[in-house]
Amino acid sequence: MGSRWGISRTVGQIYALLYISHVPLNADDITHLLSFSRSNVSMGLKELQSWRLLRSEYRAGDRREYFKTPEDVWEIFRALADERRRREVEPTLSILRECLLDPKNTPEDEHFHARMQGMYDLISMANEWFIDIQKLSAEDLTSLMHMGAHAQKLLHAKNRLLSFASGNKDRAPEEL
Amino acid sequence: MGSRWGISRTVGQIYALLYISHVPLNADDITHLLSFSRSNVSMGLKELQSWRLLRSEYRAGDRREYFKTPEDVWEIFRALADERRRREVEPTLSILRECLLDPKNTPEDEHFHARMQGMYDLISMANEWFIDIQKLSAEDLTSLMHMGAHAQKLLHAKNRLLSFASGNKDRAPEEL
DNA sequence: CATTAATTTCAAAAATCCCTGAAAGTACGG
DNA sequence: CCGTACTTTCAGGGATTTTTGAAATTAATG
Repeated sequence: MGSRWGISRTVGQIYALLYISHVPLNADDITHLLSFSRSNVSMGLKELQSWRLLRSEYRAGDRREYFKTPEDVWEIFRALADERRRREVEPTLSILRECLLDPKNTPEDEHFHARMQGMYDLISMANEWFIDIQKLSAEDLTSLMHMGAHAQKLLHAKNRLLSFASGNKDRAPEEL
Repeated sequence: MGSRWGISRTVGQIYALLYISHVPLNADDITHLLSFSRSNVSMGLKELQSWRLLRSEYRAGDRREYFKTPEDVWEIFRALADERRRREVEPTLSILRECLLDPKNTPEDEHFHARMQGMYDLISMANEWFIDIQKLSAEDLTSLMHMGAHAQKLLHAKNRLLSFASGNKDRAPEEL
């Protein structure tokens, strides 16, 4: 699965092992269980840590570090998504912002600008939405997602109401 | 950007070109503009079509096919995400479902089962949420996303109300 | 501070992915 | 049907990514 989550196959396997293991593991355990080279495991663990996906602990009389994943899947997903947001989405937005500053002289420039603006608006909106959503607990998230499509009905009802009553269509939906 | 959207660098460049071009292009145009081999462009276009990311048109007296992207970024994102959902998420869910059917005899099995269940629940919820969300227009989406965090407040208010009034905490939030 | 256990680095090997050009395929007009 | 104009396929080679083992580094212990 991990291959599409921005993480290589091996790193994904290491994480999967830690995720299903009922007990924290050290690097040697992983080396033996997955038959990777010791250094490969070391690299993998380091990368997972850079994504803030691991918890670790030490034991009395044992120098080795023992790793485990957070219990809650939503916490795992949140950490991964937030890291990607910061590493990939934010830089993309910066570049798009730069593009938007370019002078637009020709009709081609206008078109280019419009396209960049459209992309910027969508990504930026999704980005901010995720920052908001991230603060939610797993339970709140569940409620909110189940609400998802139904909230839309409210929206429609309200829009019909507003456009009927007056030209005032610009009030924020959260006033509902 | 595209490299993390499940699409190779070259294919991403082709799409970017079509996206910013103010006029539809044929395969030869792309070959010349990007200096790729003709066959590479052909493969790329084919892949983009398999992701349903292209619109194309023919012109009178010209056998060549002219390509463009949809105008609306949300439509593009929706197509991409839906295709990934079908190609990657649904199969993942099937595999997880199979894992959940395995007999659980030992405490380790129990733990494994719990982990798979946690993962299944999250992915399945997100999957269904997206199916719902996909039906929205760009405008509705915008409203909904801006609502995002605020909706949570409603949720909290309601939960407090319900737990105060009675033990009936199981009513769906959409009844709000 | 020397010893030893554990970890990390890094350059080279192995594996994988991607692009190319030649050849085959397709479809249209005459 | 043939020629023409375009498109697609695919094996080979090149580029990139991933893995490895040897050597360097770090850290705890007597």
